[in-house]
Amino acid sequence: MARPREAKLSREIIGRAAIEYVEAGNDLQLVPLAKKLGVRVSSLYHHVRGREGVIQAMRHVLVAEYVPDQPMQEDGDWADRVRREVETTWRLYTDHPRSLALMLTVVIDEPDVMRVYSTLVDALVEAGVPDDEILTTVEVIDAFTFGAALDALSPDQILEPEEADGKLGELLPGHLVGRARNRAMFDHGLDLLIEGIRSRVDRASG
Amino acid sequence: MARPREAKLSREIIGRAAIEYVEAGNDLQLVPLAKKLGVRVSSLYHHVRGREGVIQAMRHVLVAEYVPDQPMQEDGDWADRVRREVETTWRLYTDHPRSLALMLTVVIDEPDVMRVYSTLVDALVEAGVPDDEILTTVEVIDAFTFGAALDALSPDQILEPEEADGKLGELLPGHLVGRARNRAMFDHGLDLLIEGIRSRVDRASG
DNA sequence: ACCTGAACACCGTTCAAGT
DNA sequence: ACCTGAACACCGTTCAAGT
Repeated sequence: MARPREAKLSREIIGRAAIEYVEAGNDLQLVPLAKKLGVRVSSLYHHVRGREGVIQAMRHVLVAEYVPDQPMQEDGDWADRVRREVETTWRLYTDHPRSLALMLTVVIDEPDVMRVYSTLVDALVEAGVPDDEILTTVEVIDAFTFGAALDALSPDQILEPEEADGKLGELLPGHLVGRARNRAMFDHGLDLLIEGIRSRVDRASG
Repeated sequence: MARPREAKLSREIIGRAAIEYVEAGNDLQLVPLAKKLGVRVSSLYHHVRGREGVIQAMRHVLVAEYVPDQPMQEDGDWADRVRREVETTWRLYTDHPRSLALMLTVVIDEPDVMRVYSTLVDALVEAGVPDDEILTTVEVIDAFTFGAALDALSPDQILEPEEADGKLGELLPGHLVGRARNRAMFDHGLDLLIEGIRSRVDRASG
């Protein structure tokens, strides 16, 4: 039974299993992962380049699942389109925060961000952002989305209400917590960025 | 020579050595770290709780070095104060991007962000941000700074200019790269956020 | 209190052997 | 082509022993 008639593994199977395993709260370790797959560790190496390859497989699976190949529908104004596009990335991230943290440690080999960037560029052109600010603005949106998603990883009580004084101490007790806090923060940040872009364009054009 | 007259190690010494070691491009491994310190691995455990403790010591050292205990000078308008405060955090992050990525993996035990948050809260009060938006706005600024700093970790050519078409393909060749790109992105993002905050407050107050 | 050295369980990776 | 099993170098952690 050294070689089964049908392969028990594939890059996709390994990637998906790793995502499940990691999001369940486990560290990514190949021995237990292989066990979960009903296979020995060494088998993984026929499909994936070691531990790093597993992480890339995870990314591959998530992108295939979340990021559509075709451009999205183009209705609505530029701000709507930005929101819709970023929402996709946001979902990918926040549905798999622990996988996201892992992906941070490996070099990305697939330039799949291309379509996402392209959509954002087109939306910003429509918004009237000057050429020499467009890519930088796209990067800003990207960085914020990323940072906001990672924020979901940090434990809730970074700030102990008891130790805070002044206005901060006054505001902390009534503040949102958990996923709701994280989501509200993301929405508000996107609002501020869009508002900032709009205001900047308005001022420049008169 | 089992116990030297003066201790060869301390939490600070270990933390500082680990930062140097990691920022030099190495993975954080205790055996080589101990060697660098002229000591056996097991000695580290007298000062720090294992590998995770080393990472916390790294954070401790960096915060002590970068984040002042006392509030910063209060001159300038609220936007200036926000910029000044965030610049400190930004420096801490971007001067040590690889340490930053490591810190992401451990739970922070010290609530040292308190003072930073407090300063930002006060600045936003002055800006006229309504109470129920203040903390969320602070979190937005924090998340963006964090995401922007991590952006420095990703390799420069995520997007191959050759494969891009349309406006994106037109803009890519002339775009900044490396640290300059990262810094320009951070500055622009902060501009947009501040502009967004200002515009939002103006609209609400009439 | 602090450093050592040996011991432990476990990890990722390689590779010849089997179908 | 794909799974196995053994072997390898190495890792983090623990702990009794030494000063």
